[in-house]
Amino acid sequence: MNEPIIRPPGRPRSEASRDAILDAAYWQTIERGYHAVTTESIAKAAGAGKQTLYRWWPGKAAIVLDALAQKARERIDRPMEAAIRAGDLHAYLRGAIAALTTIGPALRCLMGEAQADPDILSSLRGHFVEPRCNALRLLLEQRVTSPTHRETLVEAIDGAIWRRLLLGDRLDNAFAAVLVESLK
Amino acid sequence: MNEPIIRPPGRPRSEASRDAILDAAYWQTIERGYHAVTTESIAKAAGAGKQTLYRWWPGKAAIVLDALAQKARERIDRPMEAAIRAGDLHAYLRGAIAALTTIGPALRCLMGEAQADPDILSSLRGHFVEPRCNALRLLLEQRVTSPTHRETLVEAIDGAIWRRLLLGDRLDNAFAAVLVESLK
Amino acid sequence: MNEPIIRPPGRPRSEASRDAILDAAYWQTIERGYHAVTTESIAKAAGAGKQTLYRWWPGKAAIVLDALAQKARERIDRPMEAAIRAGDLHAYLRGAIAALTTIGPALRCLMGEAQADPDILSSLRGHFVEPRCNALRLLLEQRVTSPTHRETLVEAIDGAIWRRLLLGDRLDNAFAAVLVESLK
Amino acid sequence: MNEPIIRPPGRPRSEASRDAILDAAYWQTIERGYHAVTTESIAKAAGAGKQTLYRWWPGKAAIVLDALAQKARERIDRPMEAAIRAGDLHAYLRGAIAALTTIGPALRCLMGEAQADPDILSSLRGHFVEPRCNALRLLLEQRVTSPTHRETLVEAIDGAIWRRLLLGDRLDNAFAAVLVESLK
DNA sequence: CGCTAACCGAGACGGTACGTCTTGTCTTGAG
DNA sequence: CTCAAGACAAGACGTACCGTCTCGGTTAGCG
Repeated sequence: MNEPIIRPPGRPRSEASRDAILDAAYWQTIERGYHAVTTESIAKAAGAGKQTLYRWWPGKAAIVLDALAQKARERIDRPMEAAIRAGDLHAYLRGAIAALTTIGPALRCLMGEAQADPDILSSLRGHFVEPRCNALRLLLEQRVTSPTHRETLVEAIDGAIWRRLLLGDRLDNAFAAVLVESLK
Repeated sequence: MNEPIIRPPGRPRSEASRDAILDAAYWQTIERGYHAVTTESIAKAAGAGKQTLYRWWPGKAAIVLDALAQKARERIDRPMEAAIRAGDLHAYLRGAIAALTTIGPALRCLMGEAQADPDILSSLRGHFVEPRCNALRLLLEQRVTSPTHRETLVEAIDGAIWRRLLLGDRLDNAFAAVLVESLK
Repeated sequence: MNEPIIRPPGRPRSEASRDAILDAAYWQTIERGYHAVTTESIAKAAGAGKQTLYRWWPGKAAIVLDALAQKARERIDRPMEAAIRAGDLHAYLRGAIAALTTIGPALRCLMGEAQADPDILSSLRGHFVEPRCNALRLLLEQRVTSPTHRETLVEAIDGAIWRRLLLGDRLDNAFAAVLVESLK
Repeated sequence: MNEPIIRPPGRPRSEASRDAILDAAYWQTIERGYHAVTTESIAKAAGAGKQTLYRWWPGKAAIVLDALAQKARERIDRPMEAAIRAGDLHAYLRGAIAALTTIGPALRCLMGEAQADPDILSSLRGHFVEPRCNALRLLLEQRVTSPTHRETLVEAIDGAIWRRLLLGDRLDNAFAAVLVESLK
């Protein structure tokens, strides 16, 4: 029952560095846009060496994706759990849509990177597609009885959101309302 | 009454070069992926000088987008007109979905470029979003009477297609069938 | 009257580590060349931590120089003492020249490092220049009576040897014979 | 009788860039020392792109060597021709020795680089060893009749100069005088 | 015996330079 | 004025090595 956590030899990884890198990556992406962010600028802002980035991530895309995913976990998924437990689809959609306004542009670019890198794609799915689909599936459970129909609805709602995001169309409460309305 | 077509002075633009560039851009994008294509590789393959590319297009993204759009017009929009005139939604969706398998990956990347360049975004909309939406709007005219509901449906169907494309999910006849089924 | 060797507190320096480091530095330098040797590769081969290198030497150049100097003492200076005592200039030159074939390339590199680091330069002088000059001075004592002329001869002979070494020219017995011949 | 100089197609190499690069490389090497010079700092100072350096030279060592060789041709070999034609060994040595004070430290480093790169070594020979040896050979022609003895003397004088250079010893007129004196 | 001090291996860290790659512009002669 | 060819400035990329720092663990003398 005791903890068998044995530390490997050598200097342990610096969590401070990890956090500083992800933080710098997040804010630079939000403020300057994905293309203007550089591995070097991240390293500089984080007070880290460039090699430290490449030791733990395969490249810029992975770092930014990780940074966005962490913030999404903290700020989006956590607060959204209440809406999911309450079964309030409208509230959930409002929240989910609002959350996308900041990270949307970066997600578009990561979609592009994902074409050439399957790891990026699967990470993108795991962090930014499946969580919302799972939530929608849960929230539609009572309203839609047929599983296949429900799945199609999930895809349609999730797809409509992604589409607006990628095309730069308005993502506001009105859009959330329209989506809910169309289900009646 | 004679033809008022006066030629500007100097050597006229070479249509052969234009076609060779678009052709090279198209095939390299399909075969190697957007990121592996470079302005230099396009110029080389087209037997063109790099300056000729930049004389007529603002950059790589615009060239590839133009190349994809041209092929799409030739191979997709043209054959699809029959389905639209016949009002056959199912046939239209089958065709539209099939057409995306080749150019899909490149469109993802262009989505990324579009974040930093509004011209790319509007070109992307004009060539690859609005045509399909217009077709869907027409095809849903009889089935769905409410204009707002119809618009939401268009967004949902178009969004579901984009979503599968961007996530690399299967885009096949079964998916077209599911979409049609869900409208009943 | 007892030994005043007072040990400092703490764990004493490991002679085994010191020897392993110098040995690894020597052989890697001989076999791969100075530039291909890394502080990390030395540490690895010696089964030592990198900090142990930097605790006792100021950097890579100093380690390699130390390693070469130690081997030179063991294999060159010691056996050469016989020739010096016997006053046999020809035998001494043959031995001195033969000894350079292995460590020559590394000495060239250390010459480069010495530009930026005076400590390296003075160490280089002390280990690889002055011993030979002292020996030559001794061996020329009877042949050349004028001290200034003798000094110039020492510089000329030592310089000719260094020159061939640095230029990668042949350093063989014929060269030793030519040098002796020119003194008659 | 007409000039058959046909230009290859494309933009010709910019002599301005070439000169600016060599100039920047020369002065930075003299003022900061070889190790402190960077391909990037050369490019920056020359107003050139880094790729332009690597298009025409294989690396930093080759650039610096070329820069030093060019200056040596301009400032050393040219003015020295008078002394050679006049057969004035003493004047030649004074000039040759004076010229080394500036570029000496850099040559030491290039000697080090030459270990790993035969091209650098042969370039070093061609620009900085053979010219002086040829001059010495010429100047000793009358004084020393035996060809083998003359060759040994050339090596000894050249070697003594190199030796002082590499060891950072004084290279002044007194040294030139001593060398001449020892030949009598 | 425990305590303190300096050592040891391992390996992550910040930093710097390298050489490659791509973009978009500029400069030739030819058409 | 356009075209092919290709050199140019700019600057991001990912790699390699350097010398430092941080762990857990070891080995001595001293109390």
